[in-house]
Amino acid sequence: MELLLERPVVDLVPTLRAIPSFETGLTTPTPLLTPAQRRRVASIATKLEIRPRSVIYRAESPAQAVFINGAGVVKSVQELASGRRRVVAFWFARDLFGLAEDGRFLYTTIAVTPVTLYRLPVEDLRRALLEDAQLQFQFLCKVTHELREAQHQKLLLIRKDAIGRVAMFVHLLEKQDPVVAPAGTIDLPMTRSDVADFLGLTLEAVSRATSELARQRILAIHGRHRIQILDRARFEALAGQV
Amino acid sequence: MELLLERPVVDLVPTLRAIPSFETGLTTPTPLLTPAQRRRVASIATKLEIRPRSVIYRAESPAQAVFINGAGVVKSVQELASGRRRVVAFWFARDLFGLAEDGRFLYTTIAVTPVTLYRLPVEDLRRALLEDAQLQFQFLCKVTHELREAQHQKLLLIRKDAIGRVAMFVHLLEKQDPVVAPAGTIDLPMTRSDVADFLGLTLEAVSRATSELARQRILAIHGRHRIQILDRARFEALAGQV
DNA sequence: CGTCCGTTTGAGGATCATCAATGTCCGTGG
DNA sequence: CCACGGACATTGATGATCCTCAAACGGACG
Repeated sequence: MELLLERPVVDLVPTLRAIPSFETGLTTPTPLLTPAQRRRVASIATKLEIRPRSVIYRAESPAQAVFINGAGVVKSVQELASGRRRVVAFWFARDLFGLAEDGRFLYTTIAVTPVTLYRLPVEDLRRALLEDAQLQFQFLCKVTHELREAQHQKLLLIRKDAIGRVAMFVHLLEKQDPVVAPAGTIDLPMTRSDVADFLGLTLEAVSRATSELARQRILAIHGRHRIQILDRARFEALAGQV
Repeated sequence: MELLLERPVVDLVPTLRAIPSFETGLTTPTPLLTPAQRRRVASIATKLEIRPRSVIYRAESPAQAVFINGAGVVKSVQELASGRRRVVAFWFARDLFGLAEDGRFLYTTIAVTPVTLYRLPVEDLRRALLEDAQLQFQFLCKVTHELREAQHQKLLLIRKDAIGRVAMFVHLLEKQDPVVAPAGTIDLPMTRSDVADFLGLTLEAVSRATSELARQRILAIHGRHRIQILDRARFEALAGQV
């Protein structure tokens, strides 16, 4: 735990930049944070380095902070009575997470890869947002963006066919991380089990779907955590809602 | 279209009241709107009365306003190339809707029942939110609440069994409208087709599932738009994530 | 009272879950 | 550096569930 200094604050900027408009089309583009706002966020943020598979917080525990993902991948999971597990969401760089209700976190949240986090105590954040409406507007835009993503993912989950779901998941990953290597190479940091729990499929179904996509020369599978899009047209056709 | 006067403004208050905390547990309860804030919202709102099956806005059209649902049920749908249709969300009383991207609405949105709407031009709303951080905080809470709902519904859609999905949908309806008649009687304003398009099932599957629930004496079906929960325990067991 | 739309019910086929066995990657320790 | 162990992943066979196609039923409205 180290206090955010002036340098790392820059890392926070992308979090709140280039965010699509609020609930709707604002004619003026959302402005960047001012230096003063950056300092404000930095002053309440604590930087954390988390190791893979570490628990960031548990469901039902008191929710005293929200988090901004600086780097790496995080998952929020729900444990079911039947012993099954569901991945509610993956959180990528620049995502804001820490959803709670009645003062308690909703879903146990775990690092998938090595992760850099910024921890924002809610009381401090609340004060900052109420004192700086422009800053609050950035957060409003961010939450709205996550709402849009969640709605989109609902559409993804309506599909019942395994191949379509997997294709849309890959598509989702590709959007998340434009920092990919040449020509549609996509990093897939999570396990097949995680993918299955996110898509509502079994591990076997995910495996069969990816194999089928490879067999059809739509994707190439390089090891476990790296895939490549070979046939962009057919891939888009699958990922685009049928 | 009539301008909101002082009286109807009271209708808006519940919209922004009793909203669970921001992203997490704030120790202080979210305060109500002040009279001045109510006037502020009222001054930019236009009240609309919409007839069933009327289109409120179309996907891709310029998004110049967001809407608060004052009464009735609204659905946002996505038309697919295959001719199929998916219901992205139902919007109930006090919901905020009008999700857009790059200045254009994402989903065609249609009244299911007779609906009372408050139309808030985004530029006016933006100005109001930036000038009144407390008011903006109410909206932030509301959007966060809708994010929470969307996440929860993602979990609903991960289930593949028809009976479970239908049970969870009924559960969702029950939560939405606590203004129900005696003993678990629930109003079901939308058609079976709408339910199917929301749940990612076929109309037949929804019909079979409801029939099965009735056969097992878990629900009673009174006509097309009214159902009753007979066996609360078994109903909750089904609706609770398996 | 009749039509139309929404709904229910039925039979056959496709897809995914389940159970089971085998294969592969990766980190650990010798 | 190599060998080993365990977790992760692939592949196969069987059964359950839902989708598709099809027909009959019922309520709402003119």
